[in-house]
Amino acid sequence: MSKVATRFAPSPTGPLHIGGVRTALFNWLFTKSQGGDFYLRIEDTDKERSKDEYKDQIIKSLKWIGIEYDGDEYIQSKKIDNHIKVANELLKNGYAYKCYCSNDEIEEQKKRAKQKKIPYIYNRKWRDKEESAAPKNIEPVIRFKSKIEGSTILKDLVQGDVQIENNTIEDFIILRNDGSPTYNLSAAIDDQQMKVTHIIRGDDHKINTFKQMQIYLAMKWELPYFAHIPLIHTTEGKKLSKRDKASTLDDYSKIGIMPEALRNYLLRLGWSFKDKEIFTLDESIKHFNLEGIGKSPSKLDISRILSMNEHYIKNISENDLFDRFNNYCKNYKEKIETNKEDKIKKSLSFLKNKAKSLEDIYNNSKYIIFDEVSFDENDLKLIDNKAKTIIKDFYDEISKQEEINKNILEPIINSLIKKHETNFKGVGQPLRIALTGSKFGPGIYDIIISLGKLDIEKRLSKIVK
RNA sequence: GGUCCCUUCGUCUAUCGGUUAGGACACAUGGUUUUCAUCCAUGAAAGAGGGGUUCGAUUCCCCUAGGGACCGCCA
Repeated sequence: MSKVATRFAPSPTGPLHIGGVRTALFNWLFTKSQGGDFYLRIEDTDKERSKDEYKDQIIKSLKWIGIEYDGDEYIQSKKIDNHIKVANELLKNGYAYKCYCSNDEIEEQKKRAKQKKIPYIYNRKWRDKEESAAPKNIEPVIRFKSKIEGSTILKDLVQGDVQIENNTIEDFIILRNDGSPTYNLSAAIDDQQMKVTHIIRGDDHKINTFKQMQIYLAMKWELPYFAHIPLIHTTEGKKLSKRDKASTLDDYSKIGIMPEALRNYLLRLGWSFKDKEIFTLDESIKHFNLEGIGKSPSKLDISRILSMNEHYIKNISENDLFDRFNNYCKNYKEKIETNKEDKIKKSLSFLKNKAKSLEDIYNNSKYIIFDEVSFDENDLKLIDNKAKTIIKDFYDEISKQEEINKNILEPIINSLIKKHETNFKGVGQPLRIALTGSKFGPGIYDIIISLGKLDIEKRLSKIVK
């Protein structure tokens, strides 16, 4: 077979969710590992439901996670003339036929099948009928003349050999009565036109494959390889759908998940390479293969995503992390003032140690980002009179200092503990609340040093009055 | 209901006939730490059930159970 080519073919009828992204990722990784081409095909033949905003969202999502497609995106609706041409050719060669059943007639059959609890399958009424028997007032649909005898084996690269009786595949419609092509026709033709060698997609398409294979065969085209990957399930064990919460990339981006973390997580969801958990981009490309894909569906686990994210937060450079964080704040929170940038940058070394997400960093650095500290009622109660005198003493000591560093701070704190006959918490907690408005956060030394003398005096003076 | 697929710790998974069934996340406990964390150590935690095949099955086969996907003039 020629140069490897794969494609990701979403329909722009809703936002791309994380399951689709994984499918795209697997296609892309496989292609890159084979030195092939990866294409994006927008399947927008459903005029009613296809929206440009979804197309844009799909492209944006792929870009965000670092998947690049070769060439321009292939817009399926621009190719329907060709699809119709092929349909007519199939018709001419006896692989398809016109079906004059009315909608009502079909609906009636479906209803009856449901009542009798037998599977509905189109009864092939017009398969061998003479054209002359056609009613005048009905625009026909074109159906593919599906095989009735025998069985077909799909040699699936993930699922192994899947055998199905041919008569379970109905004479599916390839051209609607308005003359427009349907999915199975368009997809098969475009895959062939684009010279796609490996079709890697969700296993919800498995039955479609048997239909599309027949089109390939009827047109005497060389069959591509197929690989059907198991779907991602929600925690409840159901197929991930566009309606699910936390399913789009933006849902993850806005809680501060970084693209490489999600990419790494998605890679390991349903695919493995020995015991390896962390994959750089190059390693993913190097090691990815179809053999490593499992056959059972896997569930989404947010705590693993978070922990993967934590790993990347701790392992990328602080400059890089700052840029991400800066961007994150701009997009989803409060833009960081230029004069705060340096303080944040310097504080990243300790901020990142307690963060699983960029949002965590944001929450822990609010005391730097905002000049005004907002207090929680209950926290404020913890600053009693004794605490106030401690803060006052601390304030006085700080005022005497030229600059503040750990060497200066340590003896001050220690002497306060001694003087007030308390422990570290007795000093640290009120100070923390006074300076940040929160009981939690970075170490108190880190807070004090990162704030600097001026800010400390400003904040403490409000408490001490 | 029909067709097809799946089934190892709670979760993601390793194992390609012989392992004390391994790792990661989460969880629990202890240590470090000045809160919360980080970090370190330790622990609990799995082959759905039943039959075969085999000297030996998590691994191969069958049945049962459970779960999932598909069953559109959607893609």
